[in-house]
Amino acid sequence: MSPILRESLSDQVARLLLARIQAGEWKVGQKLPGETTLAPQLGVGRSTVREAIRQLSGQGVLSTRQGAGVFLQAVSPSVDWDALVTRTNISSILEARIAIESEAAALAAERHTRDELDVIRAALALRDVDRITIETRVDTDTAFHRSVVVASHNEVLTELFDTFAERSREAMIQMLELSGEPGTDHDQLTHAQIVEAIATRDASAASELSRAHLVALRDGLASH
Amino acid sequence: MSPILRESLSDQVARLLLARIQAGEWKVGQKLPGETTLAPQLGVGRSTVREAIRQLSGQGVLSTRQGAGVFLQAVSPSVDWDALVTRTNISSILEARIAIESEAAALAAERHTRDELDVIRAALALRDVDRITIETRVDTDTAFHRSVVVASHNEVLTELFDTFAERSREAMIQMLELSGEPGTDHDQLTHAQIVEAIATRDASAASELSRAHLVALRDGLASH
DNA sequence: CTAACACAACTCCTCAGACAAGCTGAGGAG
DNA sequence: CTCCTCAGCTTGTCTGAGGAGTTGTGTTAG
Repeated sequence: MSPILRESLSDQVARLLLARIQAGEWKVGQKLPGETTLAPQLGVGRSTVREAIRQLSGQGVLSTRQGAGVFLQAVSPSVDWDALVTRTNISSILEARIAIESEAAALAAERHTRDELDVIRAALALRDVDRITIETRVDTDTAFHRSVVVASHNEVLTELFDTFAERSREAMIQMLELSGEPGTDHDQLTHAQIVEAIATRDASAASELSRAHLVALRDGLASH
Repeated sequence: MSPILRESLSDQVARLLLARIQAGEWKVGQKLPGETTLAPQLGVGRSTVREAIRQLSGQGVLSTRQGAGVFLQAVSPSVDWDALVTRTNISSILEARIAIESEAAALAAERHTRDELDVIRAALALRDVDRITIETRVDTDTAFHRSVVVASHNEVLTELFDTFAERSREAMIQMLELSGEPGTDHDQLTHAQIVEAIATRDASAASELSRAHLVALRDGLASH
């Protein structure tokens, strides 16, 4: 009967519960009514409620303890970056990368260890060897940037980098394929300068070079 | 028998599946073996597998289509920022805020509209009126910072700000309670300077002022 | 009176079986 | 060749049953 109205019952229950949670019906840490209460109340089966609870527990909103009950763990689910990334333009994502990486480069200049510098230099050297396909070039490029972020000794920035690097990979590849072989040597030079700034513990230079590098990338991308 | 070894079967199945996914057993978009295949294969009931799949679907890793099957949607689950925030120190989070807000301030200086500037000024003015409790002060302070980020016209940065502002709120309150009324007037002055820089579209000044403001906060926090 | 124990009631966890609803591809009708 | 039908597969939902853990209550020993 319903033409295109396909949202599973458990999805609907999950949405309904999340709405009631965000409306403030329960406080964080508080116990929610159990599956045996919710199921007849909502007019669905127990397993349906259970699956909705599992879904929200996967999002970090609910947690269950056998014998005790269902408890509210957070009011808002962790942001769905995939959905956000697909609905915003690539420039916004690159601007987030600019923010993260320029700050991380400054911190890396101040905090890097000898070993981490070696890793960065190794990642830089890889690029000369491997320039077979565009994909591998993007990946080695990402590996270099990541090694810098790791040297910042900040786990939050590293996670942020991973979040956006993974999600901007395809867009980067597409761009390189369209714009046909841009200034690879120039990029390589900039990378070398960044390494130099980090090695000499020049935080502001490392930050500025990273920013300029990514800003150029963003502007090159926006023109296509 | 098992002393403190309580991980539900469906959690174990979810972990196992995620491990196999991250090991590259299936590619993104590909169809996974169905619940009727996995259940006997893993030696568990079908509903157990279903709940594990629901959990991963809540994390954005899997997606199910009735009649079709289970499909891989992403290799890595969305980061659990709550868990990350609780296991890292507050300095790391503030450094992430430094990265986000200093960049956002620069973009806000370039892109803000007249209306957004009014909103920022309103948020600034609020602080003079409301200095009742520490909590409300932190909240009005956050509201001011947020109005700046919103003016950057970058949804990704705004989401990032919300993610970390919400999760550093308690730490900020604790700090202010301990350090007993720090330079509120100085903060207010800095805020006013940030607004001035944005109003005159001085991106680098807005960025630098924001950075200095948050760096001072981080260092004040680290000393406690 | 206090503290330790026993237990009942409640909760979530897991399984099995049944049927509904949706998708897919093979095969036949035109 | 195109379109239709349909069998066989998949996930979705419900129900009943029993297992296991938690919590609070009441009892009992000291």
